Amino acid sequence: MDKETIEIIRRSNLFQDASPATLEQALALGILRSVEEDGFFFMQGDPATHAYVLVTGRVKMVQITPTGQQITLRIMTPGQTYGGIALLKPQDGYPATAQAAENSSAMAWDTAKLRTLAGKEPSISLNTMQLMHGYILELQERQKALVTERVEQRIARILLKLAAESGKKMDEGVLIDMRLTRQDVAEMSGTTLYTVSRTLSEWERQGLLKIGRERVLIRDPHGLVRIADDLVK
Amino acid sequence: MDKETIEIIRRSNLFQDASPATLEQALALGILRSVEEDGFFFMQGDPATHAYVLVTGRVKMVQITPTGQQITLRIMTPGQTYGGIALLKPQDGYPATAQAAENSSAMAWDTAKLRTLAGKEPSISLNTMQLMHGYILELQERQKALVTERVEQRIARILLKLAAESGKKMDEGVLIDMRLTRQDVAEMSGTTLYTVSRTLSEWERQGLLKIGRERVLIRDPHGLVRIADDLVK
DNA sequence: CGAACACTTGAACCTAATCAATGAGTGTGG
DNA sequence: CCACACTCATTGATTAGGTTCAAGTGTTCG
Repeated sequence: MDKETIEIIRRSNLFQDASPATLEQALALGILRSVEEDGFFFMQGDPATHAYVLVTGRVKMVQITPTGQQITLRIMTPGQTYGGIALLKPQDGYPATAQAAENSSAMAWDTAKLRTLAGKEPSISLNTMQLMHGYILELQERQKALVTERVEQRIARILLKLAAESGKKMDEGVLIDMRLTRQDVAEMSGTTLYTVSRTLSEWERQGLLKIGRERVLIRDPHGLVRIADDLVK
Repeated sequence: MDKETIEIIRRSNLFQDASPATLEQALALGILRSVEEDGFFFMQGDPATHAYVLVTGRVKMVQITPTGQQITLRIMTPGQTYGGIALLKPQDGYPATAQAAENSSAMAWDTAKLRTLAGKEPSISLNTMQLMHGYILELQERQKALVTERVEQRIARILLKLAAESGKKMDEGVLIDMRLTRQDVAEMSGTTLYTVSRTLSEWERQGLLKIGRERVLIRDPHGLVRIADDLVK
């Protein structure tokens, strides 16, 4: 296993407090799984057999409605954990689908191994709870946004969040460093690709950002914050 | 402490798997707190010092936006746990406000006592995780509803959920056994009290329910399910 | 009895969804 | 290397669903 990978696991939000011994064991027990773009780590409803820590790439957690409509719950970046429910209730299905947004690889542990690890390293259970708690806050926040904010604000927020997680500083501003279609942004902000397209175009006209195919570069983060906080218009 | 109370704690989703000894200790360590209608158990942002199990009454978990708009996250019924975050991260504030929807009483444990109990009874930590997980599912479900469903469907879903939790079988149908204003329903379904009023009136005209001041009686639950699932119109 | 609160209903307005048509960029195979 | 196909994106026109505002009715309670 290469150094890069080990380092990511060591600093992951699941194992960050584990002892070196536990970490070594974790690395030995885990298996590395690669999934190419648009492939799935697991689908909503599958028995929750494994927990994953993303090593490379980007993974979308999505839900699909009976009518086929998709909503994107979150986008995972390397070092983040998903499918952690496997520790808790393997018999239950995963509550969402994990789809690779680009070629991705993740370390996976099955329920039994995970429990072995958690047995000797309490921080793993604790971290899992922290993750769940953080996720709850995020969902509450999102719910508040969906109910009380206009689409424009929600799109601004999503862009700022993506910039914070996957942003890359450039001369002209902050580039969101991943392939990102208008449809993706729409699914994250709870709107349609048309509205996203119009909104981004308008913002480009105002000089807030530069847009391209599957690319967004934020030139004026401060301006976006003002929109997100509804200080304009 | 009266028998009623003990029974509720024993069957609560926090202590349901605890040994009789632990339960007894829990009852000894906990303090009973009463809050009258519209009062608060805690406010969003307060340091999370206590976890509660509701004994009598109804408690709303609400969030308030900077503009003063309220959204209701959930309504707790006796036996349910709230403020469980106290076990995990007391230094953090509560993520939402707990307000009594009617005169209510709840058993409370501070962080230290909670940890003592959790130390000797692992099921408590496990149950906390289950609670968090269940809540995550609920929030995801709600988010999906907010993004993909029309207001009518969401109102129908809320009524059905309330009926399931607080419903009381009557001759003419199922009565939602709590004071419930149009505003309350609006805050839960992410709409306005006007839309709720119009919608309920229309449903009464169709004979699906009977409405009164702070009262809803569902005469045709099946009909509501059909609306919630978008099988009509 | 009066005040506060809950609720209803009409009318105007507006945001964002939907539909439709077209354009631009990317990748692939002959 | 170019042509074709495909995916992604833009933009205009229309419409629907729901919000907002305003006015007024009914109900409860001190």
